[in-house]
Amino acid sequence: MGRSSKSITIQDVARAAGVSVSTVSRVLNNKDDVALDTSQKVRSVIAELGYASSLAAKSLRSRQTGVIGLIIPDLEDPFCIQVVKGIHQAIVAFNYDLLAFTSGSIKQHSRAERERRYVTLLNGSLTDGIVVVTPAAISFSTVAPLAAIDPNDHCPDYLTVIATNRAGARAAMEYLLGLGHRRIGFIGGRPDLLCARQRLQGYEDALRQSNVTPDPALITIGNFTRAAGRSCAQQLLALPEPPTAIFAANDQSAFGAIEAAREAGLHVPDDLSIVGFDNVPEAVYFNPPLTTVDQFVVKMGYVATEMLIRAIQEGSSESISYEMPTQLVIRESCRATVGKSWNRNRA
Amino acid sequence: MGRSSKSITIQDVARAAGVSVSTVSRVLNNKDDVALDTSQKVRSVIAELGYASSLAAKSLRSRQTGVIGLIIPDLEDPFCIQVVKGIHQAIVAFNYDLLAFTSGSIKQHSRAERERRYVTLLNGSLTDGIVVVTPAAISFSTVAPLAAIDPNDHCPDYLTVIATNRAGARAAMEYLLGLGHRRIGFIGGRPDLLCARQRLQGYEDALRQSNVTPDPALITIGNFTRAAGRSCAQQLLALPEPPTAIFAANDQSAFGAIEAAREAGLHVPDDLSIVGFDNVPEAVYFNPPLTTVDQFVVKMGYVATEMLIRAIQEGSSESISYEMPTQLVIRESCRATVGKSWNRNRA
DNA sequence: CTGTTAGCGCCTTCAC
DNA sequence: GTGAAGGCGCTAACAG
Repeated sequence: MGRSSKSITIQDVARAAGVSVSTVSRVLNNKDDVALDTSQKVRSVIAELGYASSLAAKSLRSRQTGVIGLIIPDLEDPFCIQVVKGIHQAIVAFNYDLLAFTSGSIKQHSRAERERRYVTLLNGSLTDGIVVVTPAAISFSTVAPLAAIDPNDHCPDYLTVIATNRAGARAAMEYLLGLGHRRIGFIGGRPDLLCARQRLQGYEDALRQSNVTPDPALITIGNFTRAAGRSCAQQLLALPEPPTAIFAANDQSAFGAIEAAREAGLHVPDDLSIVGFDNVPEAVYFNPPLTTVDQFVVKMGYVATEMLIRAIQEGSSESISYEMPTQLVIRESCRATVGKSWNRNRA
Repeated sequence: MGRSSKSITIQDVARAAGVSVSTVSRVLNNKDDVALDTSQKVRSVIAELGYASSLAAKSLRSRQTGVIGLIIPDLEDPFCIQVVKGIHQAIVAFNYDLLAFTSGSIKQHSRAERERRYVTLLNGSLTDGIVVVTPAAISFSTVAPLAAIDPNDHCPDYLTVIATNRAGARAAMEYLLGLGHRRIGFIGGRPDLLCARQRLQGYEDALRQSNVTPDPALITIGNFTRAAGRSCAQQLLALPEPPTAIFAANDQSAFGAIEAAREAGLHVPDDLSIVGFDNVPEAVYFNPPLTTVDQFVVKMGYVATEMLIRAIQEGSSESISYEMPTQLVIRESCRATVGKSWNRNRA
């Protein structure tokens, strides 16, 4: 075994089986016009030689590769990991293969360029369709269907899946307001991301609805990282009149905020309530377990992939946009505000 | 913009620029024998049309694609995520692209088959070299260089990177023994994995070295998952004479063991000491922070990729095996055994 | 410097 | 049922 010096091709199989390449091609693609014994002979030779057709050559000629392309910013980010999980489930369920490219960290900027490059790389070959996670670009040149998960802007030309971020944020805020909080800090995500803007809108919606005038000092801008969440929270807690609760636009930021609170000698939830967004698995194990808004990320991945595969199989090219409902998950990072404020400035 | 009906090819560019396809190909590959103005003309047309060459076609013809293939069991597994992080760093550092296939969950069995299939799929085309993470198969038919990370068996034909599992396990055990523990339980990984077997060897080495006769009842077999770790720990704790410490063959198992201890009313580390293996990021945040053996997984990914790229560029095909040193990281999940045993059966 | 020619490995007509 | 020929998009000779 080991490394053979030359890769074996369909020609080798044909020669070994004593048939022509087209016959081998036929059994490879399960055509029904092949004699049973010929087919078996070829199959056994294939098995013996350990032959598998080259994706490159196959995709060059035929538009059916059975592989879905995935372009994803970052494989370490918890959000991405969850999405991939869902995508993978769908891939297995529909018997496709998954081929993934990383477009560079979510935070990184020159990403749109890489994305475009990869889409074109796969363009009309290699893959039957492409899933792009949190695309920075909004338009791609592609022949194959394309599904965008959590796009950074509305992109009407493709299949899209995005959570009801605004409604979800509103729900989180209503919970906090219902607990009696009035000074509620906000730790935002990057404003160039659609989901981040929508969550800020939800934050403002809820305040307005409860007749609380938004205080600009309470609105900070993070970047969805733990570190940024920490420094935003520090900034909020250093305010002359600090918030009694913080709504962070994602769980990572919320974790950072909890860290910051602890460092400031504050106890969560007794001294400060915190709500996140995403419901990443760590939220359960965190200390304290984090109250957060679930956006069913795994399902987002699944649904997007399923939509894509249907589009491929039906040859349709309509652009559906699926809105994934969100749900508030109450755990232990929030408390009602009955006379807690005097407690704030110990340290 | 949006989705164009037909993907544009090098022919389109040639026609639009008024040159031949080979000229376009030359500027595409930065050949230096092209007139400056011709080159600029072509480049501007390329930019205008948003053209990018098809990986499939290119790789079919030339053996230089600038992309590294990655075959990885599972993108959710913390170990894999870490490895990918290192691989990604190397990819960026050496200016390659990364194309990843998932071969199916680490636990899953029919994986070797998928692995082989993917290797052959990429075989001699698409990628300049392949990294396989925890390969189940030990031999592949490939023309291009191949690097195996944490192989499930010795594979002398390829580049390999594996941690010094045995020494690492011994170090963990020596620490526990030094703390006074004598009844130390072991939660193993799947015995078909080389690293799991090596860690068990390290466990036994250390006991022998300290003249403690290994008790078979203390050795359980998990599968590197949290759930298995939990049930193995339950089994150990239910023993007539339960262990005072547990060495788990990976961090996930250790987390499961801590859960089980807590459920049994035991406090870690006061009632039970636990050591893991891997040093995944969660180990720091866990309650209690986990003492574990770092195997520098990120670096394993980096080193493997670097070795692979060097092999590609130098055209060499020697099979180096790199042993990644391990290091014990002491945190808060262990305690010395001074008169703690009467404490064991409260609940 | 640039165009022409010949394939890379495979699938798809079209004959037989 | 099966084989022979043509071409997918591209690069690597070879001419000019």
